[in-house]
Amino acid sequence: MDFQVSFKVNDKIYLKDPESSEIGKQIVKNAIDLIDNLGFEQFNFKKLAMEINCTEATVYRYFENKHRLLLYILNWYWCYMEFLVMFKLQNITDKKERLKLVVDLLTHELPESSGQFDYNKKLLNQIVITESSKAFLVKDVCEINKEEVFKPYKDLCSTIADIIAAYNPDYAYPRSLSTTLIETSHHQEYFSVNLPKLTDATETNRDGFTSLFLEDLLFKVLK
Amino acid sequence: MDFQVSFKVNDKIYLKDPESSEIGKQIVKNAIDLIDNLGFEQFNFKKLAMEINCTEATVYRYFENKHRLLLYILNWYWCYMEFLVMFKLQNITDKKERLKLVVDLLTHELPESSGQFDYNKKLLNQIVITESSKAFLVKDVCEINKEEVFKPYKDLCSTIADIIAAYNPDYAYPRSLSTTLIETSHHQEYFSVNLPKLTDATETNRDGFTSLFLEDLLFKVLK
DNA sequence: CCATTTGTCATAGTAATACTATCATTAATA
DNA sequence: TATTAATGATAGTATTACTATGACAAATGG
Repeated sequence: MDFQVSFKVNDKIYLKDPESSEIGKQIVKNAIDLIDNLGFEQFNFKKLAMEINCTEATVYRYFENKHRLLLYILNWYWCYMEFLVMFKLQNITDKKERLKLVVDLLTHELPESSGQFDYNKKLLNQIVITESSKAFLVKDVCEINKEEVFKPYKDLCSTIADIIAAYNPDYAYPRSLSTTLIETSHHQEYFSVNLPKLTDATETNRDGFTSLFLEDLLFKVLK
Repeated sequence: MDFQVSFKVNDKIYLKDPESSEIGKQIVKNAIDLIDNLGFEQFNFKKLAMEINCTEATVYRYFENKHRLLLYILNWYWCYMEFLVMFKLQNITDKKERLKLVVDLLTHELPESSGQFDYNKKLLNQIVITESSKAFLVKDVCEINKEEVFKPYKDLCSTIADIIAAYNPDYAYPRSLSTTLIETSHHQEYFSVNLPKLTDATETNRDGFTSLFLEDLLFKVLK
């Protein structure tokens, strides 16, 4: 793919659109590096500001707090993932093949696009695996949900649920299976690297393990 | 069950055994209430100390930090869950029935025991659903893993994996399926309450939904 | 029964975090 | 050229996450 893709992320997530300025882009770009590097708990706006040689106050002008910044990054990812699903499946008619491609997309790193100001996809993937559940496992989930900050996730879930339902219209739980696919792809990937005893991954089969496990599970569940 | 169960949690998790004193027990008991009430991010030792009318310093003598306290609570839960699995399955020989009981235990509230100093099982369950992944999705997971703080989780995973393998010895991913069952039981329960569009739960079938979804999935995967 | 230890309280203090506020300067725009 | 917007520089506050110390009370051990 040699064209630039961009998404308009829900404008309630930010105070000032980071896409609207160079420093805004730097904030998001470097946040991805830094969150991956430090983990979300150790990450803060002071460290981020130092990294891009601006002041803490400037970062706060774009995002209310670090949780909102994480939401922004995840929204971007969820939008991008849905785009990729749509894009890769557009000319595939075989329903089994379509599902296989979904699993592939969920379990492999995002394709690195050529755009110069694009985010580091490898790190973005790591963040999604390790930090994404921290976006919704919060006390105020219901309030922030009203601001539609999870819409891209729900849309992705819907899209995959539709592909599931197309393959087997009789299956009763396409949405739950969809989120299970997404969440399990994160967990199994994380476990296979960090807590391998919680998986069947071994040193030799770790690469591609999650993909094999999920594909097997998916097609057995859908008969 | 009318007897008291207690577990010796890995002693690297605490500085001073909370089971060894009245105030120690109060710390854990009230921590469960408070974490459920405030969420783990808003919970801290100052608020906990106020709740039980002791000083912050006293709490710090039992636990290095709030993450360790969460680990202690989760270790207790994982041990208890494994005990329950062992206990409930002891005289059941039918392998399908054994798996059904496992799903039941994972998707229903813990039985409230009669012991007076026991923890609030309803809240404990909520904490496991909402906060458990925060115990391992941390930057230093590899270091703390060396201290065996996840052993009870791994043991539970193993136990369930064995039950899976007994039902279908040919299935290639018993451990991954085991953790998927555990983690998915948390996610689906959380989603069905807080982000229902991510599931197939409806207002009428929410109760027992996770159980139905998981049982269906499990037996299809294991043929 | 006295000496010692242990546990807790009370208090204090530090460094970092998570912001908020203000004013000056610079850059963009009308 | 005047106005507005964006950022920098600086300061300050409340909270968090601890650490340290000395006093006191209860338990324990010889």
